[in-house]
Amino acid sequence: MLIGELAERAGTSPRTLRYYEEHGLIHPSRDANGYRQYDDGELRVVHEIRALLADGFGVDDIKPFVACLRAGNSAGHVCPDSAAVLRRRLAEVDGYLDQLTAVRHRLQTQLEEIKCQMTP
Amino acid sequence: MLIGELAERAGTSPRTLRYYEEHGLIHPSRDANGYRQYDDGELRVVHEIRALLADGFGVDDIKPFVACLRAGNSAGHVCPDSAAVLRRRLAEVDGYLDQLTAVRHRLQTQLEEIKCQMTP
DNA sequence: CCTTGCCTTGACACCGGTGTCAGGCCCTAC
DNA sequence: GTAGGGCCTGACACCGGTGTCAAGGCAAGG
Repeated sequence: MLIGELAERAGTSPRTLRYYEEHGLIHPSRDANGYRQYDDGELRVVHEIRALLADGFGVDDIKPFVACLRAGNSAGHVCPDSAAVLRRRLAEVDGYLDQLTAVRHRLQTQLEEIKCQMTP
Repeated sequence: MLIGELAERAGTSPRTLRYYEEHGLIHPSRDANGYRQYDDGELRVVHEIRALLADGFGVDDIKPFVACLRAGNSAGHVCPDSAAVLRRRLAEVDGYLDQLTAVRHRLQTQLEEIKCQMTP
């Protein structure tokens, strides 16, 4: 499978797949041409990468998940290294939730102040 | 008051104050030197700007708040234009909260799957 | 006069995943 | 042979608030 076909099947672009490779997430072989050659298993890997990116992981965070999948596991998160990243990210998300909640509270308070002024 | 003094009093840097000016948030007068000259009221404005930035507003969002303050109001958010921005930002924050909550849920689920595997 | 320290403008760097373009090679079909 | 489409590498743009550096003007004190 060439890069264009994999990109289309994964719902992304060749540019993006080259970026993943540049950051050590996928390692396609090369045809005599120099063209990248992907086997079918890579489609699953790319889907895992994109799911994790959509959840806010960075490319470096994703490496253990990909390694876990390549090691034959049924899912990328069932390995200790992946679990460590999951816990770190969970704590990070909780921090963001706290911050956003505080912001939301301040916004709400200011909006209520305005309403009170409208009916003094 | 020169830029360095205002920066120190506001807990920020001259670079940052010049950036605010470049984006139309403050309009200092100039000495014969060409040096920016700020009056004391600008300290309050800069504090308002920094509070709003810390809550995730962009510089363009902040303009109505500054205008509201300059118009003599006791707070930057008691004007219709400011209120509209507040409501927009509140909706945005709610969207982020929903996304983060969904992510958090997925992370939690994956972590629980791992625990189950550890005691099968 | 010289140093020191503040000010001025202008510009690049950062972050991170992706779009997009340039210039060029490879292969197939006509 | 040539037109078209896929591939290759390399590079810049984006976003937005801030740090940081360069090169130079201005003021005060030795």
